[in-house]
Amino acid sequence: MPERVSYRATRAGIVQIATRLSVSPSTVSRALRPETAHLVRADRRKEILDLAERLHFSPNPGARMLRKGVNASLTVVVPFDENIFFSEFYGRFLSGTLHAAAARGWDVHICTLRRQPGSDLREALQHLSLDTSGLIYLAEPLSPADVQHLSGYRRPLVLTKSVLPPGVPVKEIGVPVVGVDNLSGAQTAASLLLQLGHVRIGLLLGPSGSRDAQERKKGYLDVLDRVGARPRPEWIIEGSFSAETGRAGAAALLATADRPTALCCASDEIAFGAINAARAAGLRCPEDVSVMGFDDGPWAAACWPALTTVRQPLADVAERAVSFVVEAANHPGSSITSPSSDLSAALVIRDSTRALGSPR
Amino acid sequence: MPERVSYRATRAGIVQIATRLSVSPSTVSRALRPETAHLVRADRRKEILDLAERLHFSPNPGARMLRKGVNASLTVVVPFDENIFFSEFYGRFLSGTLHAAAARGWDVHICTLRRQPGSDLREALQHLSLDTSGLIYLAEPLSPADVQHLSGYRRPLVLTKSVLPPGVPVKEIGVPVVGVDNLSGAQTAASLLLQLGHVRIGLLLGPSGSRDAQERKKGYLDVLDRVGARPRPEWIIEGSFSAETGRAGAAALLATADRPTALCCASDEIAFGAINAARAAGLRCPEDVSVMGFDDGPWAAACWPALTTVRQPLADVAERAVSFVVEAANHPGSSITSPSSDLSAALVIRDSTRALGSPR
DNA sequence: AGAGTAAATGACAACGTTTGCAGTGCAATC
DNA sequence: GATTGCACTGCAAACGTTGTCATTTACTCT
Repeated sequence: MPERVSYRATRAGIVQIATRLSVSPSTVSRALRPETAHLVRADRRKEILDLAERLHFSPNPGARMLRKGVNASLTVVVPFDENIFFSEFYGRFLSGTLHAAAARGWDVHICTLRRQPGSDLREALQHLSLDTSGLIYLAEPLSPADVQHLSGYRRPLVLTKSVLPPGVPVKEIGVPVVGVDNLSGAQTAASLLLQLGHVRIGLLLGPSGSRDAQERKKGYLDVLDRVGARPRPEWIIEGSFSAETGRAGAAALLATADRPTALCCASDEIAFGAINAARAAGLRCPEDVSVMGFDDGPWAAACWPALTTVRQPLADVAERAVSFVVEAANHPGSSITSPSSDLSAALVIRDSTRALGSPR
Repeated sequence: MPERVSYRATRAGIVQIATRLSVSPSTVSRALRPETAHLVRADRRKEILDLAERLHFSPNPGARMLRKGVNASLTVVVPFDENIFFSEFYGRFLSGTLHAAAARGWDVHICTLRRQPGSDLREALQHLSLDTSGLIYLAEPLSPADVQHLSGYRRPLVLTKSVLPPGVPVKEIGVPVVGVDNLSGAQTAASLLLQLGHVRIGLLLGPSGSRDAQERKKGYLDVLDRVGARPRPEWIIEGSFSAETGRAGAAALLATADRPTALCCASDEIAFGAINAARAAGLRCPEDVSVMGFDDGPWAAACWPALTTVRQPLADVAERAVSFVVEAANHPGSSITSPSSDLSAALVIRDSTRALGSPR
């Protein structure tokens, strides 16, 4: 049977406390905040704190915000998508943001942004709750004009590189951009495969509209071209950053007689799908085919075989984004050094890759 | 080279707009909000909206909050843990919360709660940002006294059943509790295995301190006991809700000659670990051993073999929690029917289970 | 043209907290 | 004993927006 609960309409405020103790609201205000607490006589302060505790007093945030002009909070804008945490990217980034913010005593808002199919992004932005001191944006891709518009809100704004369309130079955006050095990460990944003796390498890439995907593709091909190992066109497959892309792509590539001996995947999810497809085709990983991922999410070490992959330092990226927003908000008007260089992505070698032709 | 950016210290307010157009602030306020926009003459309204747009005006949230008394936002309290999104539970719940909140125009804050090893929960709660109209709590386990304290803040509060210690009756908490019917979900799961002919069943469970784990354990054993198929004690293994628990547990159980023919796991992650361990031991799933999960996260369908599992309707649970908070906040003082019954968890049959002794 | 009505606008008082300033007392100093 | 200094407290004015109420303006109808 449903029970019923109700909540007092009015909560205790600073004046209620003041009148009940017959002191002025000023005194209560001073006693309640650590910075000014020394101004109040000790016994009186104790009295006030006790009553506040008993009444579960918490200061009206609106009033405080109005008076002080700032609020220690930032908004993270994520895409409106049922399964955003399926991809580990958002979860890991968000987790990093939470930590970085908590360390500074900041509050984190999350806001979903849905771009209606035919409509303007501007319209979608209307619904953004802008009651925070800064924005970290990792939702829908943004054109330079969109960025222009967003930065017009005059709040500290940080973008993740992933939201910029491929080809737009980061420097010219005029807004801090945080991101990972996909290019050298991908180069390292491809280099390892070459070093292990693989030359017949298939590429399972992300969507062509994604900057991350493009940068990684370029990194892979840079290295492979240099040694004349560019994959034949039908071995270069693009799709979403999902296990399904890996499954379908690997299934197609591994069905032929002269199949690739290694698969270089643009995300861990794709790699997982590829490993499963290989297994379904009766091939073992890494004995029959090596698989390389990209991201190093929590599953990479927990799956089987443990995935060789490129570590995206997303927590560090988030830390950098939060740090900028907090700095900028704390020093309004003054100019802040914006983070501009990418964080490097290191190779993590585990069990899903093996030297070509090496014994079991 | 690092570039530098800066932000205007003061943002345009409603009075700036008013004076520049030589109208009163009241008119601007009315023109700016859809509900009252019809009160101002069309041409003037357009003038105002245009200028506001040009100035990137957005109303001071503090002032608005102070004036209106409410703010359409709620806080989700999650544990302070580097890898919270590794477990799919939080990601899926949060995603559901975001949707439910967005549908109502509400804003979502996220707050991490870290209980210092020896210290009181009260202390940790001090750092909670309470500037929202409601709380959805899914962090550290709460004793009834803790709940008492939390509800003293006189804000709408919803708990997930998982945070209550096993044995505490939901009814007596006096606070709305949302959750999943673990008991019947687990019963259905065990029934399926029996129905497939399995009687030698191993149980890979969650931590004994977790209510979810205890309820699921009870559900499994209820059914197995009824037909005299209670697993021998060494086949009942408890651990964290992680792949490692599944890996280690399955490795131990499957190493013996008279191994179980089916493994019933208390979470998808455990099941994934178990499948990998089976594979490492040279056993195939589902041919040699059936594996049952619990949760039906996004990976359940994407992994290989696709996992038979119990679907936790976390999005619905979140929807229910948000719905309660919003209702309670919108009708302060009045009593709201609190959700009390669990949402049912349905079996999803995929490829990781098979009838005992069935042909390949 | 004047009365009567409806539409549009302005003046003003909240909302709860913080803070500069102007007091009070009270002890210490010359 | 008058004066200075110090510790503490109260007064009152912000902060930016919204809603009530009163007032002005525009319009319709005899």
